[in-house]
Amino acid sequence: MTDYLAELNEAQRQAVENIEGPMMVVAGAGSGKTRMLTYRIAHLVNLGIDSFNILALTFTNKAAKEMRHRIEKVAGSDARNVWMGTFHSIFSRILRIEAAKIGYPPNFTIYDTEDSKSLIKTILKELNLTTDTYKPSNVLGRISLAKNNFITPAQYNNNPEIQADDIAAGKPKIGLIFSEYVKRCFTAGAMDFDDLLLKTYQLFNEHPDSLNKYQQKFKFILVDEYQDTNHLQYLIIKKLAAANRNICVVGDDAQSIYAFRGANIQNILNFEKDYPELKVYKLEQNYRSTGTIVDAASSVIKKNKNQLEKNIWTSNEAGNKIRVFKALSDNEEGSFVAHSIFEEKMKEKLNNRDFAILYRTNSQSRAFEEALRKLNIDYIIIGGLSFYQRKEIKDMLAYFRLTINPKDEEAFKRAINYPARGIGDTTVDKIAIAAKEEGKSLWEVAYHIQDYQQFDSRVKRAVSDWANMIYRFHLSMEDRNAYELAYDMAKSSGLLKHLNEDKTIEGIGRSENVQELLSGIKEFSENPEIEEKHLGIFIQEIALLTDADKKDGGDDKVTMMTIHQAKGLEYPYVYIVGLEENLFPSQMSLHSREDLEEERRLFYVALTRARQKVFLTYAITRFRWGQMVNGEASRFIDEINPVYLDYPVAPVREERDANFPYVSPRPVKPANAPPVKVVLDPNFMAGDVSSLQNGMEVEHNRFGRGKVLQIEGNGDDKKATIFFQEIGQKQILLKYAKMKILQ
DNA sequence: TCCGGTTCCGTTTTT
DNA sequence: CGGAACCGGA
Repeated sequence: MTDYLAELNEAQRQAVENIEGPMMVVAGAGSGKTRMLTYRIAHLVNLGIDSFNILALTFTNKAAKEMRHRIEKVAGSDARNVWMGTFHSIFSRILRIEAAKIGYPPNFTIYDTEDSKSLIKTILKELNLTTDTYKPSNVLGRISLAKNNFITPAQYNNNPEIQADDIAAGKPKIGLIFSEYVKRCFTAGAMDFDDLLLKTYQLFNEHPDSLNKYQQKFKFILVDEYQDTNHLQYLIIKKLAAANRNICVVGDDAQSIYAFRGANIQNILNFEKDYPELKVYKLEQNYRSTGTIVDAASSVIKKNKNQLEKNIWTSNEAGNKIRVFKALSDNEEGSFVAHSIFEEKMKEKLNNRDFAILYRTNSQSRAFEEALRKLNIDYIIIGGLSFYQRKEIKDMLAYFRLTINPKDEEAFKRAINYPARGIGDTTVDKIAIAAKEEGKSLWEVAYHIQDYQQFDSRVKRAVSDWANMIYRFHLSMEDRNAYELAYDMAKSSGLLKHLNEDKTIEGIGRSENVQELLSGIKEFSENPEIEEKHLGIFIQEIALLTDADKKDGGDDKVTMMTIHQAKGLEYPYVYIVGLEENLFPSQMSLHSREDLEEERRLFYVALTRARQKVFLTYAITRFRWGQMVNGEASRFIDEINPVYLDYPVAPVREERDANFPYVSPRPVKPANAPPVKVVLDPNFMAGDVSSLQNGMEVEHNRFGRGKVLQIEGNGDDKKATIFFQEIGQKQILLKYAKMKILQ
């Protein structure tokens, strides 16, 4: 018996010791899930299982890194070979090895969201479509949805239901854009985030030898945060686990907060159907939070209908009640939080790093920054624009990417005329046309620009100078270490000089950022633990990094971040701010009861990050979109059982409920949600609501029951403002409405 | 081709 | 408000 088992409670120990066969661990917030996973892997290794045969999929790279660290403490260097990382990073690793089988170069580029949108914009231009009707983010969302449901462009275009949806939404060409997008990614040797999953699935589907290879390799599979996996991830795991069936998934359905990204809560709810011999363990004891916090959080989450049964409890002391603060403005909210942190720090002898401020949207950080600065409290903001997304960094990376994979179209467009060298949009367009005619990449045309008569000699000169420079980099790529090459590029391209010429404050900041990138590469090149020091390796590593991964816990700073980013973290003191109706829960995301439940789970996640004390704040006026807007307390405050609250003002809930539950005081803008696939229910009549009148009760197939408040417009534009009991007020375009009149 | 000024528009979460 | 897109002059 090894001593680490003694550190576990009964449920955890069983989950650790039971290594064979499929298994699901339902782990409540703060129940020692990470500890259980860590020890389980360590246990496998100590039992003599080769770490080479273990695959552990985590949600963030940071979680993987931390876990690896902790495992090595228990199991020593034997655990070194465990494949541990995010779905995206593990699959990109597999894909680079197997690239040839699916027709990709091993040095393929990974397009981030910005690259994808930019490619969509180019395609729109070429197809003479406007970005008004086809909003790139919307189109990308559609494409992503299709990919994640394993729908190919051909299937997309031939599916009458999808086509009808697109036509109804006034966007019949999405299928066309989709096919072009896929084609272009392929010629550019690029994969977007979804491709990393999709191509892995295709690889395993079409190449049984590859599947077999990885099935044999990964004899033991562990998946963390299983509640946030999507359909495609689910399918891949299922395939990989099919041979050995040693799969262990860990998750908490109450903390599923990524449905907007395609996460499918059914994966965890239905896991048992795939594996009848499944063993289920429940970790229900919370070690993290005070009794008050645990019970308050439970009182909120139990309002959700969709969940696995569990009973979270703690033996920790009850602790303080949850303090609610009503501020008159967003600035007052900021200063309250800052002063409160200051006071608690003094009173309880705490450090800055013991505090976290959590909000729904990144843009809310401003007021808190200012207030904390005034009191000289150090803080760090996680998220927002990540370091690698900044313009100057992406410009620099474009040169790196192009050198590694010259076919990369997005990198090409960024780098060719930055810094300005007399190659304008007209020239790039001409290159693109030539490339399209010959089915070549932009790079191939640019490199052979002398062969094309349509360019004048000045342009030819500029383009070929540039292309030769890139080619020179490309040739020396293998021989030089990453730093030498990167520095050479930064210098020869004129980028360093260009940035140094800008003496504005922002310009100096940009210059410093590029320096930081270069020193990051230097560090990479000098790191003795890394064997291959090519720039290509560096680029691969950072392509999937996010701000959360970069964060170092060393500094003594107050942490500010969105609740999504707080997943998996914990702090003694947590301030959940901006708790106003329409902000949290966000009015942008309330399209159905499921959406409200997800927002509620988000609130649950926020509450359960805290060990000691929770503060909830809201502001009744807030500066947003250039103007003051009124706000009122979020329904979530009212949903906490009041015995856990220290609430100076009586809840306003009853007043609000007099008419309907969940009234929003102001008219809600019609939601421009991405078109969701609507399942037709024969009981609901589509469009035939011509006799609709004010005051009528209706039932919508997605939004449930409601009452008509107002009807406006006529013909195809006829709209009704309806108050839905579940989600509040909403405008419905009657032409596409799928609802029936109840009275 | 480039740069600066102006207008317009959207407002969520992220690998 | 702040960023993107657009337009017009150099």
